[in-house]
Parts: sequence; C-alpha cells; structure tokens
Amino acid sequence: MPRQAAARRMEPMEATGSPPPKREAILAAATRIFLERGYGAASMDTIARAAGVSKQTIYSHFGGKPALFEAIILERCDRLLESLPAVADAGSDAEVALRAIATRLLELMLTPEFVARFRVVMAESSRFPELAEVYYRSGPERATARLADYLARLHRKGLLDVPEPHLAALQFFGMISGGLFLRHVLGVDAPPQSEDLERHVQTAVRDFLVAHRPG
Amino acid sequence: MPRQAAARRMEPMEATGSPPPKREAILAAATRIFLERGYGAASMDTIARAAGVSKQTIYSHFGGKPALFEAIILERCDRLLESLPAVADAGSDAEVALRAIATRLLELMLTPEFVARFRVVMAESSRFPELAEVYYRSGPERATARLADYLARLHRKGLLDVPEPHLAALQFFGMISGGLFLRHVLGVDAPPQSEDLERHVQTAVRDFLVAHRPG
DNA sequence: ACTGGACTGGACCGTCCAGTCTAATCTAAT
DNA sequence: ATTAGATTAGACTGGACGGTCCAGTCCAGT
Repeated sequence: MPRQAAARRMEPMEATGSPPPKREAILAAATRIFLERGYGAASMDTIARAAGVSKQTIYSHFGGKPALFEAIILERCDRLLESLPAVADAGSDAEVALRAIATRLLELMLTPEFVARFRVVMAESSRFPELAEVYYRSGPERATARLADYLARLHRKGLLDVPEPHLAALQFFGMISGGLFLRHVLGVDAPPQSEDLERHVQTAVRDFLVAHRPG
Repeated sequence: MPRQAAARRMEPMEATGSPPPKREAILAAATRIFLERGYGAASMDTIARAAGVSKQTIYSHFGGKPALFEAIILERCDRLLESLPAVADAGSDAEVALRAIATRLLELMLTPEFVARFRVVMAESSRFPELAEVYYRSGPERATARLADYLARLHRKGLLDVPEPHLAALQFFGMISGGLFLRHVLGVDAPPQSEDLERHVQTAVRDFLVAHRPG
C-alpha cells in the first residue's frame, strides 16, 4: 500500500510531456525484467509489481505478453545507428573516421543493455521471427549500409580501394566486433580494459587500411 | 503400445557397442527438442514421448532437466575444432591453408544444428554460466588458439607479418563469420549461395594476406 | 523357478503463469 | 455533486510443467 501511494504521488512529476506516465513505467519495468530474465522467465506479475502498476493496466495498455515484448524490443532498436555519427560526412582522414566509428560501435556493443537485448532477440527469434527481422533491418543492416556508403565515397575519391563496399563494411564490422562481442554475449569475460579495446580498434583499422590502400 | 513394442524390438540391433540404447535415444530426442524450442519451452514429457521412453527413465539416467540440458550441450561442443584440420601442419601455401580453414569454419557455422546450439547456449548463458564458459573454452577459444599458433609459425618463418597472432586470429575469424553468421542466427536469411560464400572467403583471405604481407 | 534391475504408463502433487473478472477507489470534467 | 473512465488489489480459472510415486511388465543371469 505505502509503496503504491508513493509511486502514485511521483507520477505527475515526470509527466511533463504527452506520453502517459503509467505506460512509460510499464515499458521501463518490462524492459528491465525481459532483458534480465528472458521472455519465458519474465512473468507479467513480476513486471506489474516492478512497474508499481496493476496487471490489468498492462493488459489495457498493451494487448498481452507477446505484444508487450515486441513493444520493448522495437523501442529504439535502431540505436545502433546513433552510434555512427555524421562521421560519414566529414571529409576528415579516413583513419580517424574509421577509428571513431569502430570505437563508438564497440562501446555500444559491449554495453550490458545492448548485450542483453541482443541475447533476448536471438533467443526468441524462433518464436518472434518478424521481430528478429525488424531488429536486424533497423539496426545492423542500416549501420552496414551507412558504412558501405562512406567506403564507396572514399573509393570514388581514390582515397581507398574498396570495389565492393558492402562486403568490406561487413568484414570491417566483423573484425571489430568478432571475438570480443562473442565472449561478452556468452558472459565469459569481465568488461574489457579500455586499453585492450583501443589496441583492438587500432590494429583492425590499420589492417583494413593496408588491405585497401589504393593503387 | 505398438510404437513401444516396435522400439523395444529395434534396440538390440543398434546396440553393438557399450552405450545403453535408451540413453542414446534420450540424448537424441533431447537434443532435437531443446535446440528446436529452447530450454524453457522444451518439456520433459515432450522429450520422453519423442524418445519413446518413459519419463522415469530420463530421470534415472540423467538427474533432471538442467543436467539433461548440460549433457546435450556439452556433447561434442568441441566440434568446432574438427573443422580446423591438420592444415596447420601442412607447409602448403598460406593462402590455400587460410582459405581451407575459412571455408570449413563457415560451412560448420552456417549449419542449422550449429546455429541452434549457439542460440540456445547464448540464451541460457545467464541460467547456466559455467555451461557457456565450457562451450566457449572448448570451441571458439581453442579454435582461435590453434589458428594463432599457425599464424605465429608463419610469422617466424617470415612468410607473413603477424606480430600479434592471437589478435590477428580473432580478427580473421571475425571477418569470416561477421555479418553472415549474424543474419543466420537471427533467422533473417535463407541459406546463402555457395558462390557468395566463396566470394566472401576469397575476399577476406586476400585482404588478410595483403594486410599482413611481410616486409 | 527365482531374482534383481531396467523400464513402462499413468496418476499425482505443488508450483507457476497468462489472462479474466470484480468490486472498490481515484481523478477530472461536467 | 455527479458521473464516466481509468486504475487498483486481489481472487480466480484453466492449463502446463517439473518431479515423484507406484504397480506392474519384461528380461538376463542364476
């Protein structure tokens, strides 16, 4: 009871904009619980309790468990793109740009929240095939396409030799994330030292540039 | 009843060696069901029915659901290694060797069975952390170490410039698997054309060799 | 013929869960 | 003050599941 009252009293404070505060609370709690426990092990009762909200409220806002899950997964699933800033526009040195892209990408991908989301989407990709597809299309695919665009531009300018930009983009991302990300998703590693990370990125970018040096 | 009788009649035929036939049947069925549905959605009743075996038999052979799951995951989880043949010993051309390694690796990793196993291990890496670790250590880690050994040897012979073999091995595997594997694990793609696969491998190996050309 | 062990089928228990229902409470607009 | 709609707590349903128990069958070795 007192917990409920407190929660209720707090709502108006955060409700500056239009989105209903309860809805936000539900989304936040659902995100946390789903990502922590996975789809199957997350119960609607737990989510309701964590959101400080009645179960019925969840069912009236979202339709049911699957719909709620899709909502929290598709919410900002294109965050991968935000990490690839307007660096593609900058006429700056290719090495600088690629290092920036790689670092941002790796930082994002090693985020616990990103890892958890990835794990859940992958785990449920049989039960929610469309979800996995939308996730892929709006995240990795668009990021790859954007990098490929950038590489194609470098190629046209003669600054780099990248006859197949899309393939090269895929391989670049693979070089960057491979290994590190796998260890992380499997929970084998402690969070990596930022020095190692730097070394990793630096080596990958250098190798990439050597491999695609023009002429 | 008739199904049971038939199954019982068949057992002696396949029991040439020592492993109890029922145990094998349980393992086979459990592997299929667990990989198809994931840990949570696979029920012991379903597995028992699929194995043509009583539920009690499962519980007497293996201890319970978690133990059965660990058994089927750890069974031949080092298959990744089999795909990296004695190529490391061969004094043959580095390009040939790397292409062979890459092709074998990719073929294995795009196997539906491998993808499913990977998906399940990743999904349950919170519930079974040790399992995920053993999987990683006996699979990807050892494969990487072996490739690193090979690269170090090439480096010592002056055939390639690989001052950090382990890092290079990680990045090589990343280049090879990146993108393709992700799309596959998320179920986005149809099985890839073997031509594309060839092109992918060829490009990656060529780029790798250029990047590590000695001198 | 006897015995011990593996196996079977199915009942059974306790638990958990998605989803529904209800009766009461709160809020805001009329 | 009234009313309508949103929200609440909690009981409830129906079903699934892990795990246990048990009576009985089958079979190999003695």
